[in-house]
Amino acid sequence: MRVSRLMLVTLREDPAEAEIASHKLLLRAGYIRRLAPGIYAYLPLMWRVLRKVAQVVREEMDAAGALEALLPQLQPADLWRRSGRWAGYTAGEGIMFHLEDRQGRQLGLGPTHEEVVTVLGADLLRSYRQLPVNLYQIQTKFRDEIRPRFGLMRGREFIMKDAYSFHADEACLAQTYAAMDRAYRRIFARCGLRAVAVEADSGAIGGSASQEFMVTAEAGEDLILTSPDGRYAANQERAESLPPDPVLLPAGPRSGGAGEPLATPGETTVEQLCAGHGLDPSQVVKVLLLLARFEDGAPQPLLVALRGDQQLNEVKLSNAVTARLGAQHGALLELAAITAELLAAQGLDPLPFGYFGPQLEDRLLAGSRGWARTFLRLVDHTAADLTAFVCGANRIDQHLVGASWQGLNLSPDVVDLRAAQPGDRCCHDPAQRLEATRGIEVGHIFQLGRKYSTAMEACFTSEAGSSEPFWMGCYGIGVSRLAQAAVEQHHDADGIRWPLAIAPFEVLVVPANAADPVQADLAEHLSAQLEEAGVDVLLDDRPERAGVKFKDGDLLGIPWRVVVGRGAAEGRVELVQRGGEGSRDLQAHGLLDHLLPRIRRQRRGLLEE
RNA sequence: CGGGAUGUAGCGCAGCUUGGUAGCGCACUUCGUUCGGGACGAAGGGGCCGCAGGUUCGAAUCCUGUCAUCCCGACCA
Repeated sequence: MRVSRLMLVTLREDPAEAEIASHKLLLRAGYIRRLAPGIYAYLPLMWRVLRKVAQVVREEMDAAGALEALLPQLQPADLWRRSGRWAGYTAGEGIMFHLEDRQGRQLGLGPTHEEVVTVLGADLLRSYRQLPVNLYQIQTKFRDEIRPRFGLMRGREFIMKDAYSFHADEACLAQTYAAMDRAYRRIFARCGLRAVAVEADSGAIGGSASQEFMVTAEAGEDLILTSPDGRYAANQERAESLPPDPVLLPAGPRSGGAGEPLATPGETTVEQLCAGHGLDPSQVVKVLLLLARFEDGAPQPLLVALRGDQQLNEVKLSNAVTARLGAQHGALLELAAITAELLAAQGLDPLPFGYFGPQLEDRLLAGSRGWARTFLRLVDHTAADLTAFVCGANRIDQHLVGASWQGLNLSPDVVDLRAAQPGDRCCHDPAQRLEATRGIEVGHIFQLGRKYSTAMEACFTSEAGSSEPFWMGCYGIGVSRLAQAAVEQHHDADGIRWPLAIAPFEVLVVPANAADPVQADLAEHLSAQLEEAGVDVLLDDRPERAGVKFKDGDLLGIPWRVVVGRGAAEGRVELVQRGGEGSRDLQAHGLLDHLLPRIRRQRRGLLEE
């Protein structure tokens, strides 16, 4: 390929629309163009990268025994109603683009394919003898993201590899899940990415075990917590840790009972309360009032208690709420703080904001127009473990000191709701402390269990002759996101430094002075020779000055550059590695022998021998 | 959806405070000189100043509304 024929437009300045390095570089180097928020054109260079990533994915999936297919992107609403996800995915903050056809039938544009694949499985897989099966595709996904961001990092249209496996039993699912884990590690290594596997929340996809693969990068959207010994790594929304020990409350006259009143005028925050009375935040039980909205059923008021020095992890809370009420009310759509306005809209009396205690009574909800009439009460371990604490008295300007759960006549529903923090002691070894890293989620594998197969009545005949729902797993890789994550991890002040395995071209041949026929001829000859040897070569045949071509070459990030310059007449060329040190003079006739073994090695990325 | 910012040539920006009919750099076209790290000179093409309404003799500039984009939070590969 020749640069003059590549439709290449590079920009000297950073486009204003881009914030992070990889996004700026992909725009500047002419890899992508934005059409609308979260919607990008992959220009020829980008498409070459994406095809290379896809090919690595394909090879590893095939090697792991998966079957490639291509499933419909237009998906009937009925299918999604059967799995119970239509409302959750289209209403409110749902992310599915949906439309009607000329007959008025509702359709969704596939954000994921569990429904489609489950009915296919049910249709085709009748017997345990056909199992296990692992079906995958590499395809554009559509998601109406609440906030598209950072170019290809979070697009509304993006390329994803998604795979779905079917099994007769849980052990078989676990085997395929482990095989996918291995395949994923190989994929990221082959693509030249440093990725870490972390425990993850299953989110809207559901199911039991799930693991994310994170490309470590400062610009990552996720916070990862890891132990120094490498034995623990988790997304912060999932991570567990040991909380700091609380400062014990000095025993008072009624310590451990219902608590002594304490006048705390104007002290509505834990900080103010502690500052005013010489307390430690770990001696306080703080109470948060939230409202959970479901697919159907009345909004549910929540009363959540945590130790004063701890932060709420909303993901854990959502999971706890769903576990308790999801079966009756369907998907949890939203969690929001209860405000004075919301109370007024329900016709309820104002509540003493800033002075809540866990003993807040249900009768305060009795007059509500549409809400459930009792609180769902959840208490984090840190709060439940306190034998005596300070909490709000549920009266303005008053707290209680020395209260206890028994003393308040409460029996807490104890769950883990606290957000683990960097610096916390690890559960597996209290001597280790969690460290924070930022990451870009490029892959996620799930053991779905029988969630979808049960909902959609997708069954097979077991060895014993009974009809049973499939055990299922699903496995995703954000192909386009991975490509940008690679840039985020591999760039410098001059531009991109593609890992060779996914670079659009492996070698860039630059005649320093294209007007010199000797240089031009030799450059042409070397390009042809490399191409003949199966190397992806780009020849910069533009009549530009050498400096321009070098700058563009660095920006584009092609791993090897062959400069055909002053030495051309003597048959000498220069070999430069992008981001490497210095250059090497070679005889042109020896170039292939020198370069080929190196390229072959680099095509394996970070994969160990 | 809430909070913040910005809309002027393909890209990056100035001009707006104090209204007088649009400018700089890059990119593009032509010519000349140059030619190993984004050259120089000359000539040129390209703008409904986001859109609508208002104020005014006159609006990129002032007022009102509206739309769009980007950033921060809830979503996820």
